[in-house]
Amino acid sequence: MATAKTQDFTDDEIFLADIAKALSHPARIKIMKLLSEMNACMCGELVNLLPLAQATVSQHLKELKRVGLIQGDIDGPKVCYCVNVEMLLRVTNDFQNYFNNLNKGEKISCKPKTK
Amino acid sequence: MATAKTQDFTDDEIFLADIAKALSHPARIKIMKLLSEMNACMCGELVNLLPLAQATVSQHLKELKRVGLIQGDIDGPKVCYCVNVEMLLRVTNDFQNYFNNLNKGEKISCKPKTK
DNA sequence: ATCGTTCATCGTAAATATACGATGGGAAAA
DNA sequence: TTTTCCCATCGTATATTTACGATGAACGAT
Repeated sequence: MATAKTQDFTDDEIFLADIAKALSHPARIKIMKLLSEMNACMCGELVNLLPLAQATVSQHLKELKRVGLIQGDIDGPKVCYCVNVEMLLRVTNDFQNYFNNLNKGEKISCKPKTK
Repeated sequence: MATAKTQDFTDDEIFLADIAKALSHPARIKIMKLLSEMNACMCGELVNLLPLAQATVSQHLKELKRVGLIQGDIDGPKVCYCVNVEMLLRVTNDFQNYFNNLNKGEKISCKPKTK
């Protein structure tokens, strides 16, 4: 018995989960959108565009920076944020692959009682 | 002063964040993969394929079920899980749109000091 | 040098998430 | 009916997340 159960998670699974975690809050979903719409960088205007205090926005930015989705650049007294294009492309690609693979099977769904 | 800061998050932002949250753990990333590979349903084999206790796997399944990414179907003593095809297509599409829009701008990145 | 602006960080409180053992219910099998 | 198997849920401990006010560092402007 006890099938060893050694299997750890792959780097890929951990990576996807980590990115998903970084995007798992509406504020961070929106921040990515805003930074991208602003085309280039931005700073504390984010605070005005979000229903959150400055300290909280800063924390969310930190989380996005942690996974590399955005970059911050000190520009005088302000800090200029922008999306990290390379990382964004990688992530876009990885999630597309992930979802596409999920969609591949025949998907003989169980009776949709959903329980 | 105080620009009102009324802006709440849109349903769309909340939806994307909620799905991302459901996928924000390696176990759940993997469970989706496993359920999809098994083509149709599955049950406690998941427990054998994951480095987690049965109660924990059950909790992860519950989270995936919460957002509608999977369905459970009682089949005798077992419970049969499978991905929810419709929801998966919707999510695939929504994330693709989200990422593609993020990728649209010119992305005049800030100096990559990253700070 | 002092002031105002812009942020990051600290400290902290409350809420959520993660993990597991133990318990219990429901259905097939004995 | 009793046992067995499969799974959900409860209870619980620990860790992480979220949010905010307060503080302080960095810089430009005065």
